[in-house]
Amino acid sequence: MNKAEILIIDDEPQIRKLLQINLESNDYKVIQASSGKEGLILSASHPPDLILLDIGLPDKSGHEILHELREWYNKPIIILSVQDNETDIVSALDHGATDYLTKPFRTGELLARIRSAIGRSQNTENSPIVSCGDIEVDLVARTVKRKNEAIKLTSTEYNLLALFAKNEGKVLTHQYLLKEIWGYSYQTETQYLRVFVGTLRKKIEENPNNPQHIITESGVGYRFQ
Amino acid sequence: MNKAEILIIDDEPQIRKLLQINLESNDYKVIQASSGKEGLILSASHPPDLILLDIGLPDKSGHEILHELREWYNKPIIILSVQDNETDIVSALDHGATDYLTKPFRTGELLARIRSAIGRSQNTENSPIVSCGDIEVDLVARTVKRKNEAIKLTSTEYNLLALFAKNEGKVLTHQYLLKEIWGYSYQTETQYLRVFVGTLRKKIEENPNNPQHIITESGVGYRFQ
DNA sequence: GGACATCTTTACGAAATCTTTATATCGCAA
DNA sequence: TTGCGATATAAAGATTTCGTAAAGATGTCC
Repeated sequence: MNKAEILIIDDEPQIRKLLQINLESNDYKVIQASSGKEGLILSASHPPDLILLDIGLPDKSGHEILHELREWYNKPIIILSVQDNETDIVSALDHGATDYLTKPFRTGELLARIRSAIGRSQNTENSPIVSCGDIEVDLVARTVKRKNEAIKLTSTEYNLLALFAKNEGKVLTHQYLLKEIWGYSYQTETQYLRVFVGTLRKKIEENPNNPQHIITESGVGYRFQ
Repeated sequence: MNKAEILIIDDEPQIRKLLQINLESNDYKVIQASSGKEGLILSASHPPDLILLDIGLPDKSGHEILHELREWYNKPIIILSVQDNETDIVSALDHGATDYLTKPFRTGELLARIRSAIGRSQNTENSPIVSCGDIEVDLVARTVKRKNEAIKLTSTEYNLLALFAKNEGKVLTHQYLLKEIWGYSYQTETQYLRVFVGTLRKKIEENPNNPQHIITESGVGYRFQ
């Protein structure tokens, strides 16, 4: 797992230092900008996972920076401010700030709010796909593709294939397969397996009479490759 | 346009009243619970779009309620508390609270944080319009078009379709769909789904007998494509 | 209070899936 | 080659799950 990168945009060196120490000791990678302009450039050249933005910058107002960032940046932006001013807070939040903390802030709270924001922003979009040759199993979407074409499987067929895919290359015994898919009390029903392996082969193998993916290990079980 | 629903869980009637007035005048629908237990029941029987949870409840601690809610509820939960205690804040945020405000809070700020939280949870990613073939779902306006013609859907039909549209290509289980649309305590009412999928198909499919968008995955759920 | 839209529930035929049985095939050793 | 155990295939039941219509219940708006 890569470290999450956090960009600090703040003109006060002491604050930056303080944040840097705290963040780095919590396993974040820290990038710093001392002005709004620099912050915009840095974030554009290498978008961080989260931005800590001081609202009171000398060159441009933090609100402007926030506005410009939000034209393209959609990960969390947490505002830090000496202003405990409701108008400011409301404006910042309504312009896309993820959170707003007033200085002096408690570092524990800041860290928790950072964790919360990053956790939320991690889009679960791209799902883990187990692929094996021309077969792709999407374990989240619960779909199967062969040569990029969707294949329709019944629930049990899918469960079986997913189990194979998760154990690519390993020999899975009859007992084990039956126990996992049908349950503990079905461990002797090897005929079920023969039937379902048969239908699976028809659906995913180029030539079902000469299977390349689901290999029979006679007397033991099956192996997926 | 449907009002967003907010559930208030707080034992102090004055606070509930204050929140109710403020929220309703900002066009939210308000539901109230005076205890944690009641809050859990209400949210399970009809999931609100956001929960305001007082951490200092008499029956169960707010932390417990938060924990129980988060086992299934994944929309925003904003904590309200008289405690300005860092340990409390960190714990709440780390256990899934979306935000944490200390009483007395400023109503303008609370409203802004509510807007922010609901906006974010709507998962409108980049474009507020999800399109899929000839179907277009506008998640902001809550409208649906087919071949550029507006389609009239009831609230529940829309909620279901929007949920499908946000998860294009993924198989959504009966359980999940029921939990999201009707609430945690409806997870076994699969007949609801059959009825509503039926009416949806009549409205959005070219040929409802041969659906191209809402595909049934027998024994598991449905998939939108 | 009544008309209307919407949601919930029930009933039943249709479709999909699973289970079982029967028969065919394969690999291997005597 | 023949016989045996293990495997594969096909197809007929059996069962579960789905889809649809329609009646009843509920809520909402004037």
